[in-house]
Amino acid sequence: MAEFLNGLKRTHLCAGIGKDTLDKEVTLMGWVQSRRDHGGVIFIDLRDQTGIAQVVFNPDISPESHVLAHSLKDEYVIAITGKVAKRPADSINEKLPTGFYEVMVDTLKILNECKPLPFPIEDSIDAGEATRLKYRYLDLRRGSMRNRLVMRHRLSAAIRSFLNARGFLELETPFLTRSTPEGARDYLVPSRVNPGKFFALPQSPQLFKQLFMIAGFEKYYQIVKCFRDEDLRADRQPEFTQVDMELSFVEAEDVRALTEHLITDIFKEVLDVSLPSPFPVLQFSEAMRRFGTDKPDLRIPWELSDFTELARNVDFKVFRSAAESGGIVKGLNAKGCATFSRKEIDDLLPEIQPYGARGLAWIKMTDQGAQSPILKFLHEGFVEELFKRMGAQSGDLLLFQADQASVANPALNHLRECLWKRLYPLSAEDFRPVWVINFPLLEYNPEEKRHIAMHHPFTSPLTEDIPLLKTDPGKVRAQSYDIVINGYEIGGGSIRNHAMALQEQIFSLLNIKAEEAKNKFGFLLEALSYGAPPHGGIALGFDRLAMIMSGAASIRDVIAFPKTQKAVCLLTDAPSGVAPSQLQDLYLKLIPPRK
RNA sequence: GGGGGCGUAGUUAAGCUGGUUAUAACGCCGGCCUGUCACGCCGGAGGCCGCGAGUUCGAGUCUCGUCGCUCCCGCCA
Repeated sequence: MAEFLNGLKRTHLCAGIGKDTLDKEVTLMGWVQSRRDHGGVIFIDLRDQTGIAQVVFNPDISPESHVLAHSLKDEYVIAITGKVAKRPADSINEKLPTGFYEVMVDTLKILNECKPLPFPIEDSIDAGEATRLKYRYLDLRRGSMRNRLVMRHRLSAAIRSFLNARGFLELETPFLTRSTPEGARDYLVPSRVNPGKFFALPQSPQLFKQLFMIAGFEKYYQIVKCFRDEDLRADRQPEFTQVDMELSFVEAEDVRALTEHLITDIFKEVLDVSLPSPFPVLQFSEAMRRFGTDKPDLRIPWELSDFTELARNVDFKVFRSAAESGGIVKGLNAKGCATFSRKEIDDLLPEIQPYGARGLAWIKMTDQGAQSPILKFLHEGFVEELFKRMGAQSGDLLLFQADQASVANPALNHLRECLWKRLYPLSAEDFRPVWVINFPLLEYNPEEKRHIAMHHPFTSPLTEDIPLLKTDPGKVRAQSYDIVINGYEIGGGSIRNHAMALQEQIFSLLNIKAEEAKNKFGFLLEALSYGAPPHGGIALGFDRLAMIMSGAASIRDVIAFPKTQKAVCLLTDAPSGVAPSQLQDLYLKLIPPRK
């Protein structure tokens, strides 16, 4: 039977059992981690927030509690009072920090019982994720999960302390706000008071933090939830946490320097890891050229080589037609992969087909010379240049993609990552940050037949590129920066348009008509016209940061109550249907989903 | 929206080319045990093989559909 405390006070925590408590009477409270019943004496590992202590029920000391202890099972919640004793010399457990001591129990109080568990409360994971999520409160009892959440707390504490010390104010912004075009799909909240109208949950506090700048709060930050109704991934949840920052009177270098300092500090503080300094900086165009991605994993030294220009003059149709039709021809030297069999090489194509790759050309470098089905189509000069640029040596496997850049680049980067990992497992304790800066301001969207903002529509162009806005908008670079660690985009930001005229010009480039801009962003345009200071900022993906720093494979492992890939919560069964009266209150009517 | 993987006892898994009573470990239940800490020993219970169709004399196994979890593409910064 579950009992109440009735005045009983906990005097110590499990981790505190040691030399200082020897011979003292202590009261501990916690969970039964395990029970070892020897018929006579019974041992319990008692677990609380701090650790584990062994408590002993001996019939010679307290027959009543010994009898009661027979009913204890895993995860019962108990309070025990007893005297701390040194363990006999041959019974010391050096694996436990408290292993030299134990508590000889006088009285036992069973505070609550526990049904047989769906999975054991142990550090190593063996239950499936669905089971763990359904019983998340049990999953979180496991030390490995608990440590990640503790680490997450230390991380946010370190961030707050860093920013507070530099004069930043943590200011809140609304969750119920308005839906704006561009960007991700919004989560909508119907307004009962305003029939037919909806709030949107913020994809980020972007506009509000800019308004803070205009309001004269020159350094803002917030550790805040953001919401995006898009499909999930291992590193993407529909609600996630950002470290959102904005500063006035700064340029891109200032924001980067501050962010770099912040990240270096928290890695030192939380993990005692010293990051390389300064972080390397890549132009977006350089990142794409050398790595085929805007978020390169710099733990992998391999780089791509570009042969597009040369490929115009070769007989090999696959190469030439790609080069002539606006595509690219690029190669990857997978050093040491010449040992791959023909089948192993053939099996690489399915790896990159998801990116749209239609083939994979290869040259195997062996002691007997180069082997490849494509060599006969390539003239000697071209081949020599290939080898030279790729640094080809015996033992290497050269891989090529000839396709549109949007296919060839990601395909080669994927090969770069997956082949390297096969040879050398990547260390989760090796952190390689890199800045990727000056992204294109706009990208062309063929479906909508217009340019859309690559970052967001408030990003400022590079001053030197402003003239191109009129002549060649696709070439305009933005004052933007992404911070990437180990192939994960950890954060991104930009300098914003603080001049109304420039912002209006960009809206019009985005084909957002003056009227629409006024309707949807009028409040921002108006605010910009009331003395907006130059400003910019950045938002860091807090969950991803916690994931990388804790070595977790998924963002879900650092979120207490995450959603599954279908965006449902297995614990609460959300989302759920609602009562017709609730819909009526909101003037909503459901229509059946399309088949 | 699309592609891949997985789904068998409470849990984690095995179950070959379709074949008789579906295995194991841990957990659970009962008994024994006064120095264990992965306690040990003896005994026992526990299954809609995700669900639904189909093929077959016969389906955990093959086919199709469907649901769930997961990884990826699209989407998302």
